[in-house]
Amino acid sequence: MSKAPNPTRIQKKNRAAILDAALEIFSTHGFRGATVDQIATEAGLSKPNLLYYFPSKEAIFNELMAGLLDTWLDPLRSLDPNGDPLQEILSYVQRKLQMSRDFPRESRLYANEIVQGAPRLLDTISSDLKRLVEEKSALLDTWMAAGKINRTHPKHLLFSIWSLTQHYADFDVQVRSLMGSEDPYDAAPEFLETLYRRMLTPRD
Amino acid sequence: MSKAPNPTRIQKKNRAAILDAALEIFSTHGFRGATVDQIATEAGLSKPNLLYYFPSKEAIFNELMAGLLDTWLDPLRSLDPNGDPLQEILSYVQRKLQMSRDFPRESRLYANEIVQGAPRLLDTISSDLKRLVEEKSALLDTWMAAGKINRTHPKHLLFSIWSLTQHYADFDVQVRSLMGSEDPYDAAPEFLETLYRRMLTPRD
DNA sequence: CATTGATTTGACCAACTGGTAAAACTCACG
DNA sequence: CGTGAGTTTTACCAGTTGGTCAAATCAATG
Repeated sequence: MSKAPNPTRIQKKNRAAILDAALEIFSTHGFRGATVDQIATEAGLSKPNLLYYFPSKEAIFNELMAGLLDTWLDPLRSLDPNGDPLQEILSYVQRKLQMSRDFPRESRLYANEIVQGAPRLLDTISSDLKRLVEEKSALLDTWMAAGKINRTHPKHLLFSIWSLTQHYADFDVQVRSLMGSEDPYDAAPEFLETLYRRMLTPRD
Repeated sequence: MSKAPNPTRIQKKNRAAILDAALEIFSTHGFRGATVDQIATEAGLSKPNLLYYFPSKEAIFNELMAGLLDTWLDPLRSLDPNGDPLQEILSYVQRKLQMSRDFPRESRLYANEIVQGAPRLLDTISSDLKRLVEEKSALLDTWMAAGKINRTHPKHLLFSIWSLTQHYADFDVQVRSLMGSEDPYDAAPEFLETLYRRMLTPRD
């Protein structure tokens, strides 16, 4: 987007290495806690060499964030108005859980940013994310009105899904420390399936 | 604990101001993101003056953490083996939610630390917290075995409570941004009550 | 294989950060 | 009101950090 339209082989490789290294470092130390030197070393480059590919620390962070949000919201986007309501939500929960398992660094990067007040992300949240949430809340509302799922506050329902699934990535060190040798992801899918099935199955 | 046994009036006031300022700054910027100068300014002191009361940045942080964990785990500790199981859990959830509302900075301070791998807290987690979690998981187990509440994985149940309640403090900026003018805490108590009642009420 | 553009490096800088030392000031108490 | 402990400030330092620049090296094209 900002770099040359014809990236060389080396450019492609190094920019990818830098972004991967930055994801690792930013997600475990936050923006201010991360140093350009750390990222460069992790990427196998010298600091000035890294700054040959990106104009600044903040530029790296922004590019990372832009790429992140897109894939991050994919599961929610694909909530299908034409599918079976309960099944759609249960699948969404499982996909979201799978993302926590597969991309924990992305989850922690996001968590770091939000916990600290989202100084570099608030605009995106209150425009793009808000639009998507409004759309999907409305969908949930129609499902509830039609009696397909139990009536609750749709936004709180979405928050709960995010919270429960991302917890396994964001609080990974605590979860694992408390579960000992047991892998958290062994029981998590069934736990969440049960929880949301009981929560949402219409009754009486 | 480490300071003089007979704190003067000024000492009491300034140490309290420093700890409050530190909570504010650490919880919004993380340990590395916070500067001693920021904390001092927030507390209405000069940097050297602050360092007259605490030997180092890390000492402030540690004192904050020590105080935090104690009150943080109080609600879980008071889960009563002799109470009504479902009511005990529902009360625990509401108490925990109340803490998110009343002490969001404490919650975010903790979140910051865990997300970043708990470098200064892992020992406490895997000793004190682990012991408490083992004890309360066992209690939940007996309640499940006795058919008082629905059978699930007790540790995942605890994680879910932490995750759902702390989410309102830790992701406050996102939650509020998406809820517009509606106060998240208006609907949250009922949402969580419904969720856990449905999840835990024994059936057939 | 030469040359030119792409890449990498070493030396460097200004701003910032955590922390120190000693002088200056303030306050409670006799 | 003087005096000494308690408190605050001024000046400072050494290490770190984000970022620059020119020189050196590398790679692909003709």
